[in-house]
Amino acid sequence: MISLTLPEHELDLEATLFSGQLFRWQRQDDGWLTGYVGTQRLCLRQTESTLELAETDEATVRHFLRLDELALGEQARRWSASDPLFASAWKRQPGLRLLRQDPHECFFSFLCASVAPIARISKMLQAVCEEASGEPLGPFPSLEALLTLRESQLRARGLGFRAERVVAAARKLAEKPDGWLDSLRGKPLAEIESELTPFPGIGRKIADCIALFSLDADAAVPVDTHIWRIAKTHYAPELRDASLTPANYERAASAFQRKFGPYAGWAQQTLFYQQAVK
DNA sequence: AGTAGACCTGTTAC
DNA sequence: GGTAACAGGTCTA
Repeated sequence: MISLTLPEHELDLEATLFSGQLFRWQRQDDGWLTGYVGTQRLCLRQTESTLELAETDEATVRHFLRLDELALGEQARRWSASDPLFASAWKRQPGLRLLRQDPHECFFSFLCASVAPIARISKMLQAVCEEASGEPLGPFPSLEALLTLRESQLRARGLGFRAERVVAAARKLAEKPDGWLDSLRGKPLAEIESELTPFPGIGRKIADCIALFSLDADAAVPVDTHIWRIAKTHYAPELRDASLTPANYERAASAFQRKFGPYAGWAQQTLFYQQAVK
């Protein structure tokens, strides 16, 4: 087993893993948290500023948690100094990081996430895994396995209108060259959005979730119902009486990006957490 | 360019 | 105990 010591407020593992970025991590009874990145199983536990790893190597964990890419504590101090709303959200929940997820799982996770509470999203994804691979809690099924799924089968498992989208999106993804989704990592956000929104069921909000949570697009701000409300009341008051049209989506996201800069997506997650999860 | 409704379903609030 | 509103939206007319 490996232990890492982290600076204070650099990471709150529990809050990070259950903040609505990903939906299939499990709490074990002995305090360990387990999940998958691609086919690799991770086993993590945090006590104060110590992070313990089991069944996995340090490099994988650092890559997944993005520990060497952003000194979040320092960044949060600067954001707090310039924005009272962020300051209060961070004070209540410091250490909320963004993760580098497997784009394949992230793609299908947020495809299922339309107007569903986090608990239901978890259930739907567990059902997808069980139907595709027989293992509800195992690694996320490969595209090949997902291609065997039928809409009727997924509807029977509670996916609702998302069932058709999952089946159709998997088929469309299969037409792309191998590794296509991974190849979007690091591309400009606008390019990622224009590559993903042609998929059935993926509009701008879900494209931004996939970009932010798995493709390193740190400035992406997925404007959902909560972030829209925060934007209207705090960062773009001129939108107070507006509705969330595509043009206003852009204005809201831009307001966050002006306020928080190239890591606006990270700030967004802490604000989202206060509104939607906590 | 912006608005209105439909779309699945489990949970929570009266 | 039934009913309505809501949930990390997208698509079509």
